[in-house]
Amino acid sequence: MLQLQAIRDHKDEFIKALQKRNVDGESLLNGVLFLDEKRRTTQTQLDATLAESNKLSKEIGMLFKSGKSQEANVIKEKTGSLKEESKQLSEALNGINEELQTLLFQIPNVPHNSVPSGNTDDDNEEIFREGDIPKLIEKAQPHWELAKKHDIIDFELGVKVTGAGFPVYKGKGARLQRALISYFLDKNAEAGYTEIQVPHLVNETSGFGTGQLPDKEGQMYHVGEDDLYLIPTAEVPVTNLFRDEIVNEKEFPICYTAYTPCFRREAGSYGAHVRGLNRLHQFDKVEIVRVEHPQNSYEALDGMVEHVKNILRELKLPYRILRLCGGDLGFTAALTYDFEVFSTAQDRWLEISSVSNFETYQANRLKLRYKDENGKSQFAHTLNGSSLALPRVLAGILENYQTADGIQIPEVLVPYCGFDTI
RNA sequence: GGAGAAAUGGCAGAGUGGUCGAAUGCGGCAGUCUUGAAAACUGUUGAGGGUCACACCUCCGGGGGUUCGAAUCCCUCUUUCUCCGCCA
Repeated sequence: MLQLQAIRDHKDEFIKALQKRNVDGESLLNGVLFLDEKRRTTQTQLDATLAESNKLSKEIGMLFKSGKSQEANVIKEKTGSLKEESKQLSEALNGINEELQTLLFQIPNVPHNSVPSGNTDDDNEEIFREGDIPKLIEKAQPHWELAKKHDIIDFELGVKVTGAGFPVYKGKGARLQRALISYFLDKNAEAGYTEIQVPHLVNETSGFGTGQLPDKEGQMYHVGEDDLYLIPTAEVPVTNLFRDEIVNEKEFPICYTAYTPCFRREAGSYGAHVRGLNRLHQFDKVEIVRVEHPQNSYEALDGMVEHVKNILRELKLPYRILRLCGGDLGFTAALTYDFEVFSTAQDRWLEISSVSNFETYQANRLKLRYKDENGKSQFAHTLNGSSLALPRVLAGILENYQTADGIQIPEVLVPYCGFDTI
């Protein structure tokens, strides 16, 4: 959520930046400013009424104490109209606040200066590419064929137990999953991220805190009976740890890493692009989350990008980094870098990580603050990234590492797996 | 799941209808003393709105009610604790 003060101060810049998302910032922000103005005048009127009525109440109290109950009763009669007035004003104020809130929830984050304008993922800007695309054997297969051949992932079995998009990993496949999780967590811990385990269901307030609600309501599984949501990413529970907190400036940088399964309804997805591991309803991911001082957040973002690069280098997977264009940028992000691994057998790039700076957008919703040097509360910056999402990494490994003698395991994973070939 | 008790500032903990945003202690911050630190002493220290700055307003788990006036009384929800039941 954008800050009112920031909108007041930077309206024109914001409108221009929002154009990169093809969002009509002008009418939205003008609407906000109009309501904000209305809110303040109403609030002022209400405050004055309450002040008057507080004053009278105190007088009544004193009069009763000194035994002048008759005079007290005279004043008492005056309070009736004040009460009525304040009731009306506070109802009006509540209405305005609700309207303002609803409007603010509709406005996405303001893109960072470096974000290119554009509508679709075709307009994303490739900023980096590394790793050799392997020359595959004659009869190279996509990962879903390989998974079947080696009996390491059973998609049909998942369909029987749950439905499409819930695969069952078997034998070496399951072990490789576990190896990847451990390896990623170890790498993140090594880089200074504290490992934590968090709930896989969150309440509605948490959904609002990180911005999944109300924007992506339909993308999350909802447990109606208990009004809880299955997490679409560890970002939600981990970032919400800091909801309603005022952290000490000295604690920065705050760095956490967590492994969780992620649940996404993926309503509307279909076709060849969702085959195999490409798009699932349940998948595993190791996430990194940072809470930063606003001055350092972009440096931190760069650090996270370097960190993910290192992991992909160690895995020896060919990858590229994209800077997302305005149209492809998530609702809450100011700047996002996507990592994609080249899946040779499918001849396409697969997104395996998304690293973003949310600036104060989430912090404002979360009321996540720190004290600046003047002792004033300021919103912190939040960031997160996948480090990494498992299924497509697995797809990349299976496809790129296939040989005539089976699938090789990347060297760094062998100690975690206990085998070097599938 | 059943019965009872409770929820107050970073923490502990007073406060049962009026001047209480709230005693006191701990912690934090600043200072005195000290070569430095500790101890001791002094001061300061919740959040949000509003204002150029004050004034002023709101907040004592959430929501609603009674009252001129609510941390305090009533209703309701949530959470925690104790006992019982069940259980990985």
